[in-house]
Amino acid sequence: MRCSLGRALDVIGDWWSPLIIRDLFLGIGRFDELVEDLGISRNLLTRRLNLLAEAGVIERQAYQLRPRRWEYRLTAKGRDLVPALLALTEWGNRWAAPEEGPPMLFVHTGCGGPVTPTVVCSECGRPLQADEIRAVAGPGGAAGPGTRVLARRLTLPH
Amino acid sequence: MRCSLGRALDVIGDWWSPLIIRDLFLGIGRFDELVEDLGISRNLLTRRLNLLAEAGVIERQAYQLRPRRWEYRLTAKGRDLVPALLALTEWGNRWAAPEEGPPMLFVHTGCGGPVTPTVVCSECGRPLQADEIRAVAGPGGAAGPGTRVLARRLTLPH
DNA sequence: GTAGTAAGTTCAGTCATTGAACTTAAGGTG
DNA sequence: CACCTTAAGTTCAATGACTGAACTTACTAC
Repeated sequence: MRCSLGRALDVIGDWWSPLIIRDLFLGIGRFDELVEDLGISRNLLTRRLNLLAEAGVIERQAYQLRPRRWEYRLTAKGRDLVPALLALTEWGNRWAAPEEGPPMLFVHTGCGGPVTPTVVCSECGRPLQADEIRAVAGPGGAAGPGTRVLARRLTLPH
Repeated sequence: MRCSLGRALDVIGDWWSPLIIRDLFLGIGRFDELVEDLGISRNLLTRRLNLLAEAGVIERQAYQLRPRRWEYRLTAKGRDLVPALLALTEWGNRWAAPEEGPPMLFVHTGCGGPVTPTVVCSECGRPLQADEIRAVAGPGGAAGPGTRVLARRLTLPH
């Protein structure tokens, strides 16, 4: 698929991958811990971990030899995914938090304060809102699955 | 599932929903257009649209009577999801863009400039990085699927 | 009255996911 | 030495989700 959202979803577009990445981010990195924390079935976790490793988002490291025991951790590419997942989490907090309040909060060690992850425009720094954003065709713009109708819309008018 | 990421994924945790929401955001709102643009099968699109509508993320509106024809559009809850999806798209641009460059760019009508969606700390305004964020238990913190191991980690140490 | 369009529904086949049991390679206990 | 335990998987049957193609309905235009 040509669009960058589609390419991101190729990596984390299933139900479990974002949760696996969140758990690795939080320091839960061993196979049985992930099974217990998420309730994912073992064979599926095996496949997901392999796919995420192939995609370069996570890597496997031995934390002990004899017997060899493994731990999974985020790569730079995977760590860079965390802010985007936090933005999604924040949406969940705003629109679908349980009555008691969010089960988890985040602290920014840079400033010491509680974080409300916010997606802003890198140019002007203001929070992004859907109605203030217009899409235009980029350099790699072409029609393909995921942009068949879109390609016509982006190039024709204006 | 108790965590807010899990709750967000309950709504958009499959492969198609984020793409559907992106298309609605870009003005592609009719059934056959969505089928053509995404290449999704018709029966699945029907189900996804119904689920997203049930979740309050999209709504159906007639754009013509006799014969009745429908159009789907984002609700406020759905529009609020767009910045988070843009953050994900931006990750796709950084780590998985095609050689020719990203197929689509965004312009911020507020400042007129090209947008690079960035996730920042709402307190200090600095871009979030995985290694500068610490998780702490929130008011609704309890052990359940998705936080079984986590609950022990968050409350016990420190 | 024949063709076309938009928005679906129906159905057979395939593929993904679940849940439970089993495997492998060690280490520790009596 | 025999037995139990742990971590990290693998294997397998059953169920559920998704795909692709054909069909349906309600209308308009020629």
